Amino acid sequence: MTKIEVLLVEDQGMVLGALAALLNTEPDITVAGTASNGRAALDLMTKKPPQVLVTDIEMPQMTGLELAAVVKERFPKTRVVILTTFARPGYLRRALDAGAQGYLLKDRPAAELAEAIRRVHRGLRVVDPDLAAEAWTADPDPLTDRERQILQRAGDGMSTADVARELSLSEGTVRNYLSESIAKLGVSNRIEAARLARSKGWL
Amino acid sequence: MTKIEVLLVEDQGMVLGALAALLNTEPDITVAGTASNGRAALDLMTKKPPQVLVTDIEMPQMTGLELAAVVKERFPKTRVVILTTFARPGYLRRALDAGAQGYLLKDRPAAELAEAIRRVHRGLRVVDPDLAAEAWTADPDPLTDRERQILQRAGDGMSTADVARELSLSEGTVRNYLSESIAKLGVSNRIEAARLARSKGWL
DNA sequence: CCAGCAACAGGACAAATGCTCTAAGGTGAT
DNA sequence: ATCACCTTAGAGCATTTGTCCTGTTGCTGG
Repeated sequence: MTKIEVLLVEDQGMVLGALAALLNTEPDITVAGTASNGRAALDLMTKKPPQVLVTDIEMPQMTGLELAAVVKERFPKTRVVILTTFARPGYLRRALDAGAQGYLLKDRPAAELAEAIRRVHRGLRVVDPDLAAEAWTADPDPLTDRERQILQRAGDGMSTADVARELSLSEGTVRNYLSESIAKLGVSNRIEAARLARSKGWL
Repeated sequence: MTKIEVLLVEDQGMVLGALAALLNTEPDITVAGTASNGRAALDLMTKKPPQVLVTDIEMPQMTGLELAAVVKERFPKTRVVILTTFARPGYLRRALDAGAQGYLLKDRPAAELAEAIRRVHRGLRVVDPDLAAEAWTADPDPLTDRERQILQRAGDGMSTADVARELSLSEGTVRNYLSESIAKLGVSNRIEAARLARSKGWL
């Protein structure tokens, strides 16, 4: 009997080790490797691509979404499961676009992880049902690239002038974009706009 | 040989299950119970208090810091280890004030958890060394209660008028507090002030 | 080819925000 | 009882932010 080989990617050492221990208690799954960021994961994969890659999203160096995109390109046989804290429709959409077969929340019971890996290994898709339903009805990202860039910086506390300087725009233009973003999101200032956009996974 | 009995508290099901699996691989430790929030943990403890309680901080219903305080009061024999993502001096200080014997970051290698539990069980303290050093030199929270309240709301996007209404203050007063907070934190607007304060664990 | 849209810019105006100052009452410590 | 500090308030002023316009350019789908 051959076990399913899994590569785990997660930046929090404690969680990484714990997930590995969890998966190793499954008779049909083996943790073939672990990495704490996207780059390290890719290095490991060039030596021996695993059958399933389980990755977090928010990590230093390279996010799980970027990693998924590269894996789809260079290791098309490896299935990707995204394992994250964030129930954001925007993330889910980006994950599926990046070629992930699974999207699973850390909120769910531990047993679902092994089950998801088995299903994905069999060629099925696994998406958190609540989140899928939400994503179905969810409004798509109304922001343009420029609006996102500017909102991001404004949400980090940069002033209009700072943003204008960094992006080589006039202050008036920056204010226009912010005003437009605020209107599109139906809120009343840049702070709320940035918070809302982040919570939806648009930034 | 009697094993160390541990109660695990963590709101993310996947992480909770994984940590349990991890600890159960240790010959001298047994997971006597798990809970996904502070209330549930207290219910379990009234039946049979464990020797060591390992808890996350940010959880719904009751935070790990509040839980630690109650445990110190009602179950003084149980040692408490805080296990969290956040390397914030403010949290560490509050944890120690609340009677926790250990403060450990999820960033650290998985092996440190079991080791920390053993040390704490033997009556020693365990604090992440980097964080301890930082906490030692770290500037204390310069904000007053009022300033914190107001900065919190402003950081959530509420306007000066909204805050004034909610706290039954005049707008001028609210602006005074914000101005004072901004000056104390050495930043240039309310957004940066709220971000900085949050990152230090002051909000 | 043209309509539609994103990107960019600037002006004018209103509203919100931030700064500085003054001033009062309360509390806790020395 | 004096000092230090928090809370509250208001006024005046400069700056920043947000809104509403008009307008140009360039790209893309039909």
